[in-house]
Amino acid sequence: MANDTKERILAAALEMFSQNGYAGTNIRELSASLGLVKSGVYKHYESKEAIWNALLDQMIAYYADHFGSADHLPPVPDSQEALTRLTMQMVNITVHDEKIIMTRKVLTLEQFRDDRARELATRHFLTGLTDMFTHVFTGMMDKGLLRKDDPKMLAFSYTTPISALIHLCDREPEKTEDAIRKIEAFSRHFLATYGVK
Amino acid sequence: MANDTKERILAAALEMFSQNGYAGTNIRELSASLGLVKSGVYKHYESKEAIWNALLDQMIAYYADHFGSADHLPPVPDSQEALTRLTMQMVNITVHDEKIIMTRKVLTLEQFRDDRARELATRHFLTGLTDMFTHVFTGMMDKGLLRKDDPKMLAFSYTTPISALIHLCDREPEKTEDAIRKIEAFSRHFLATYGVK
DNA sequence: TTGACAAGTGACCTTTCGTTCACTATAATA
DNA sequence: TATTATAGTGAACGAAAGGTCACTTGTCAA
Repeated sequence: MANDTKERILAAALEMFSQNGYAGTNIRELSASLGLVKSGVYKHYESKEAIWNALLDQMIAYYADHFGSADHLPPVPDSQEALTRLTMQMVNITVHDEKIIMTRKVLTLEQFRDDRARELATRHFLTGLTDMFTHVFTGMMDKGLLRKDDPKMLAFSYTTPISALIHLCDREPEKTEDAIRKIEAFSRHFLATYGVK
Repeated sequence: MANDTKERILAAALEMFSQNGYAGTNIRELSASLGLVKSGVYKHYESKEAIWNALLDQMIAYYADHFGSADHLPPVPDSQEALTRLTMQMVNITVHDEKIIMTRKVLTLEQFRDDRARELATRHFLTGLTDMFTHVFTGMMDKGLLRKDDPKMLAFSYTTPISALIHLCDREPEKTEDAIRKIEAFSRHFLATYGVK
């Protein structure tokens, strides 16, 4: 029953850091949100910074587990419609899962202060998605679904606009539905341009 | 000679807020960076929050002055090469001008906390650029330089990848030159796709 | 049953924060 | 010249921050 608290602290930290940033978060509030008193937290982590580092460790490990290796690459869609389906499925998870949202916000807020956050932010927001869709597009070109072109460039052109709208959802959650529709429209437009008829 | 300090405080605030965020900035350091003592700042602003609000006022006014009206729309390029030139010129300013960089960073750091920062961030990072290039692309389609297509969708597809690389420059300045090259490559690829030969 | 240990408490410490205020120096105004 | 407003100083204040510590409680192994 004990070690559970250690993880609950990290969950609370993710929530508070994502809302108020590292500097804007204090241990009193964090503890209170768990029904403990300040000093209780220090039984599990030796400092605020230790909590931060443990949270980052967890985020980095989570990313490695879920997106790190080639095992986790999505299946290559076997139709143009399937690319849009795959995209919308990923987008729907990413803009509705509270934990993923909070992770993005934390990386956004701390990317200039912490080197590991900086690095993870770049992977999370840019290179990870590009790499994943480079694989997807390479496969689709092989299947003759996509015009022959530089798959890396296409992946970059495909993922960054989607990423921009995901950031919009984080910033203005009330625009989420609208953003999702725009992503779908963009996906179809992309296929109208690069898809093989 | 007096009122000058008021503006110097804002400049210092922009610098510190962009590095450490609002919560991570303290008045002592801010004053010291101007060669004053803490209480001197309070002769010009009644609180830390007042400094923040004045800075946002300035940022909003600056944005309105420089990008707000139709007067400031760029000229429609009269060749495909001219679009790339226009793009690179804008990009070079935006990733090398310290004040613009700091403005973006502040908006990035405070977008979840302050409603006006939230709003300006969306305009700055997304809608402003899209609107501007919607105009550019509409004009280029009229001139027969660009394939007839939805100019808003093209503007969105063109500006958001560039924006993603600008954010990368803010996060990892040592990658700036590389990012600039990628933007140019992207611009040419975009024209290879949508340009009329 | 006892001992040991992990988890949590509450009082306390030090530092730093934002802010105030009585005061000084300076430069413009009447 | 006398006055007054402005810019800046330095000491002080209360609140809030991160962190420590002696102590209690509950659980499990010996």
